[in-house]
Amino acid sequence: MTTSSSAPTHHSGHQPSTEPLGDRETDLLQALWRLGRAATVSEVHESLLRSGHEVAYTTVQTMLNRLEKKGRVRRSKDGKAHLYAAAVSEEAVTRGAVGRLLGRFFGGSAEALTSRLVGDLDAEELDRVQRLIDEARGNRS
Amino acid sequence: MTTSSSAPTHHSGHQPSTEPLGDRETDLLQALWRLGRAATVSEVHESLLRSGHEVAYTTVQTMLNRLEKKGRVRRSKDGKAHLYAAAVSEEAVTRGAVGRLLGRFFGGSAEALTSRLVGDLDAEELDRVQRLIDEARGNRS
DNA sequence: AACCTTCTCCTACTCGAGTCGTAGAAGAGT
DNA sequence: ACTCTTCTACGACTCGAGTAGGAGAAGGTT
Repeated sequence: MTTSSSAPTHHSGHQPSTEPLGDRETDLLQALWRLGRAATVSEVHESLLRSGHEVAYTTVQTMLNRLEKKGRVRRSKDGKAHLYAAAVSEEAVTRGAVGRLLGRFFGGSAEALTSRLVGDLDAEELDRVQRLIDEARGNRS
Repeated sequence: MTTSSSAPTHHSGHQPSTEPLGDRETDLLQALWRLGRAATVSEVHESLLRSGHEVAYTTVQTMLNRLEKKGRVRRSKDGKAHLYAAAVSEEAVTRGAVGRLLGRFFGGSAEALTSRLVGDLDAEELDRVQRLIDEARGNRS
């Protein structure tokens, strides 16, 4: 066990934590990932507006601060303004979301989900996936 | 268009609607799916307790009624008690959840998710998926 | 100095999920 | 008739996500 057995979920400040985020919170993180760098509230706000998310400036600010309190975003000062940067990778958040879906609807089986997905792929997509499978098999021996 | 163009989301009563459900609401639905038939509050309650979900009887009752209002559950009277049955299939709800995940983290691409999943499969699982792919290809020609 | 503009801070409100308690109807049993 | 036990009907509370307004600090502009 690397993680303590079963602490009452402190939450006094941070740590990644696989806790699910709200849809809007995720929007903010995605905006930060897209920007690829620490950004000000304004930048995030504009980024969101550009991608069609009508939302007030202060709302972005509030959520960004809440995300910081949750450890999903890191804040640093730059002159008058604050800079916010994602503290969790898209990779990690995505992994969490996939894991939750798997646990909830597929008995935790990646195979089960994969199987269902295969039916939605067209010929070309199947080809590409095929190649990945071959590779996977290769690395596995 | 079978569904009206773009009504402001009535919600006065029902219709499947791909709206996401809360975790607990989903637990209830899953209990109903597991039971495979219309069940009373007691039955659902016990089913949940058995699967480790500590929750009060009235909580189950309340949520079941809310789910009915949302059209996810159908209610019928049986003597004194009410019977509740899932009004949405596990298939449909799962599809919705997968779709949302796809839209949010994979640009709507089933292939993208499938690709990531392949890396988590072991040899045997790959074999079985392989078979599905072959079948898919077959039916597609 | 007087003004804008840009930001931060803090406060505050809504809504829905989640959780129950209590009151009281309806039979079942005695 | 009285008493359990089982159910329903309501009302009520908490919490977090989502949303935003207003006050006021910090500088830049004239």
